[in-house]
Amino acid sequence: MSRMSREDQPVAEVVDLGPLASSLGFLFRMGQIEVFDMFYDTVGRLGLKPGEFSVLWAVHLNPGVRQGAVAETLRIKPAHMTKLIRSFESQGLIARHIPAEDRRGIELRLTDLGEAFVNDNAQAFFSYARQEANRLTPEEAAQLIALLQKFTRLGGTP
Amino acid sequence: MSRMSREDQPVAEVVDLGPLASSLGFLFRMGQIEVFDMFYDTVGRLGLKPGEFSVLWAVHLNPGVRQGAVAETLRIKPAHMTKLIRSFESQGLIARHIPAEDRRGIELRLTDLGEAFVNDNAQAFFSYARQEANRLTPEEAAQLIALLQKFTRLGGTP
DNA sequence: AGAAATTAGTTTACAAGGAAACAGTATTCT
DNA sequence: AGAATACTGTTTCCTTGTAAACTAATTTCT
Repeated sequence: MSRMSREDQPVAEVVDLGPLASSLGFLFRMGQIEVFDMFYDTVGRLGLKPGEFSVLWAVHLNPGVRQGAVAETLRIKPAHMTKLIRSFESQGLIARHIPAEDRRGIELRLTDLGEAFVNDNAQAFFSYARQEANRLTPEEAAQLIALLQKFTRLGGTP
Repeated sequence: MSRMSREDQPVAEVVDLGPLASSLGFLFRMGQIEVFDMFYDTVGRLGLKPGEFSVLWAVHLNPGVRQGAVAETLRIKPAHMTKLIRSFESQGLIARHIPAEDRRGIELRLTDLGEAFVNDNAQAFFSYARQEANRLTPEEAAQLIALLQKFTRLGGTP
């Protein structure tokens, strides 16, 4: 019989990580993987990927936004953004519009279909967030979010 | 003149993110990107990638560990782990050894070259971690690390 | 002992994301 | 006006990481 952790994972061997286990970068990575797993167990089954949904969400909240602005805010690289937007366009979720004043930029809007999709899924998308923090007390979760916002400079109106 | 933030980035347009900016998954992603940028500005120039170094580090601290155990701990998928280890082997940094008792597993050890590499770079690798947290007070940084460890279950001897 | 199941790692085939070079549009500067 | 510069998005190629099917070794179950 191999050792089992109480919950799920077989723990074959304990691997000591030393100071790595206190390194911010490593912990962010682990946290993200953890959240991603939870996300998949709950919401992700049917075509709702975090990165993609966040783009739709940003366009939903900022109709007419230029695609570069979304990319910069979500820190998606332009090359990747082009692919995402083109894909959304071909799925009929986003409409691209080149304004006459400045034909370089591209204004983005959700189509009716896109709006419907976001409205249908926003609830589920954001509710997994509560689930995911159940290893922390509500106070700890709030504190963690506040610290992350400060670190990433995404604080509410600083 | 387009609007500039005081520091570096041109802020063409403010994109409202609503509750997304308070979502753990999103914040982890942003945090990781942020750390990665800092890492690159300081250490990453010469062939020191976070993921790869963390594997070498884990083997360094746990000589003879099986490759699957490292993969599980660092949450690297087996397929990817195979590639990483093979690459390290071909670079002469890691030696693989198949023990006679169980010829399925593979024990990993750093070669002398691998040990030298880790010893040469560990200092730099872990010191960027202090740098990266300079948006937070030392207390906040410690608190953030503690919360992340609790969330990811990597807490020190729980 | 021999079949079935489990474990560990590998291979293949692909998706996600990024860097660098590029193309079209607008602005600036003589 | 025309040349040089800056801005915005796209294309091409490459790296990183994953899923699923596979091979080999070991354990379990009759």
